[in-house]
Amino acid sequence: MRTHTCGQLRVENVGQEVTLCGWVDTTRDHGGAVFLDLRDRYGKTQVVVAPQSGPEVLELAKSLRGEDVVLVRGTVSHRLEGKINAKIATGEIEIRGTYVEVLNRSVTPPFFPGQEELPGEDLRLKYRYLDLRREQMQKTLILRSRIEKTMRDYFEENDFIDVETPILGRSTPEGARDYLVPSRVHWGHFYALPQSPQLYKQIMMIAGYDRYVQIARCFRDEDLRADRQPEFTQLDLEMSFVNAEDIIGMIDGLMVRLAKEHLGIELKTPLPRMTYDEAMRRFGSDCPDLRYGLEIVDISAQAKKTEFRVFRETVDAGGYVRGFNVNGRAEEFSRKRIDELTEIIKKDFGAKGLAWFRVEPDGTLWSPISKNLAPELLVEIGQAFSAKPSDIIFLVADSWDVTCKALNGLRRRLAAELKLYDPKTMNFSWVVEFPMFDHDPEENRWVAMHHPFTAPRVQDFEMLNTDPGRCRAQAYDLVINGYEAGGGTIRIHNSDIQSQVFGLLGITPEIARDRFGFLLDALRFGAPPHGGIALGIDRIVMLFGGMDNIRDCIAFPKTQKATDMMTEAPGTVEKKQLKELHIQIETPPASA
RNA sequence: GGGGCCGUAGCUCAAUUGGUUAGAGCACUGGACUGUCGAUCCAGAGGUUGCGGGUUCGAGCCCCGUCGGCCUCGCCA
Repeated sequence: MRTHTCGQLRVENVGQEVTLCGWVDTTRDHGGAVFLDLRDRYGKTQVVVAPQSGPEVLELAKSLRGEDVVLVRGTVSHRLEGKINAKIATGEIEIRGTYVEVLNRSVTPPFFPGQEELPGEDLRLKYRYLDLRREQMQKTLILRSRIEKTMRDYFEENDFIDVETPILGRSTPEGARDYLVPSRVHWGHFYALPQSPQLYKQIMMIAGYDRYVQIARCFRDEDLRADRQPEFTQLDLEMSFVNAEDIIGMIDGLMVRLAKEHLGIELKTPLPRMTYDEAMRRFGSDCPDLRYGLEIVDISAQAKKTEFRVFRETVDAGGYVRGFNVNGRAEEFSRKRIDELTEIIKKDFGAKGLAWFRVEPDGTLWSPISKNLAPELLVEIGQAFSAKPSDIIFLVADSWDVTCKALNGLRRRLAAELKLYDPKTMNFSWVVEFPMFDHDPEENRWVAMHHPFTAPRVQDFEMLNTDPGRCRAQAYDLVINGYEAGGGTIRIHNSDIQSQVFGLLGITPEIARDRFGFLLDALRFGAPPHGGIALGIDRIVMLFGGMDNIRDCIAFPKTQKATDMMTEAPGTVEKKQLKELHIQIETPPASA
């Protein structure tokens, strides 16, 4: 139908007869002449329809409205002297329209793709096809496509084999809540959608495909966040005969390539690494944002010496007093603001309170609680934080866990509010040596920090028996700007160690056999040492595109309640369908 | 499941903090105009203030409930 796209024509094309198709972006009707901006995903081109084209063409052009779809034939012409539009790539030319055909009218849309104010997100999601016409959305989806292309090229060049794994799998214990699919053929049985292709890729290693990669859709039936969707996409890979260094090196190479091609920046490798313990100590987070300071300082030792009960009793009870110094920003924290921050960390992280010290012009620390603290101690605290006049120090006295969570939350919030970093900078790093297990106090058992197939560090094998809590894993997370962009581990390839880990996790031999007997079997048939990683593609696109929300880089995302506002999924189904699946719906509790 | 913010014209927002007939810009409809590019000018139409209840002489504004969107804690190996 068309000879060119709407972003293609330049002065070199002047004189050519062309046909363009596209959406009417804007119209400017002068009575005599009508200007149309015709838009497609390649750009915009101005069309002029003048009386010379004949009254019928002119009338038709006058009737056009935004988002009508039209075909225009005409001659590419120079714009008149001084009428060049520098804002668009095709701004030096225009089409003198001789023929206009309406391919399809549009009803008046609830919003226009070109409008300056972004409509509410609910509207954007309901009319996603209009939202996707916006230039920003087009740019993002193109970026996503190109990032995935780079990934595929990179792994192809490195001898990886792209293998598809099933979507209909089986539910496994541990981990996130599964999305379930009822089986029609097997009464009372269910498939589970994959939380990741974890087990399949390990099987591929055992099968001898020593470099596997896949861009895999994954599903987790958990509550949503700005960076979490119920279905999301991972770059999933696995390698045999490797250690953690090999995997990290492979991903370092990928990041260099992605950063160069899509950000125009040169990354230095190896990317910086930090242990989990160091990350928690310095930043209170296993995925610290390293674009700014606000490093946590532990003053438990000093706090232990005071009579001030909040500090003293916390430390005596095995807790910590930790905090960070916001350099030179004391005047930006009113009492009201500090009270608000206190409420936030109380509510969100269960902290008992937020202590603070303002550094006075003479270098002394002032605080509502400073009268409870000996002057020498105040000096020591000031030294611990390298306090200088007009600094403000925030402290949390609580368990290790709460101090980490509260200070991490506070740190991120303040850094964003105080603009302590340039949002355009990108920071890549690794966090390594995660603990093997977390202790679940409610059920008094160990839970896998990563997943139950994670190998402990060789030097920690012994501690599996003696002190599982101190046992570190061969695990590594890729962190970009404070987001977990990916994570992986070296796997257990020895069925004895695997059984031992299952034992610690309270997975009985019966459950293990029932749920992944196939893996235990496979491990006995010559499993090579192997490991891998999965990167969150949605998050990487979000970060590379400078967004703060994963929905903006997914064509058809779900709302926070996991619904699709366009299709209105999930929906009810016919009774007949339920009957075939042997499913009965419980009557919902009273109200509706 | 908990906490917070939001919901007013098709869209983005306002409404002097409880007071007369709920306004503006854009969009839409009609008209004028041959060089605009956020066209301009004139005129017009457009509202169950998400929904339900309550307090009050009087509610867009206050209270309770509910629905929806977003942020967040829990949750997410």
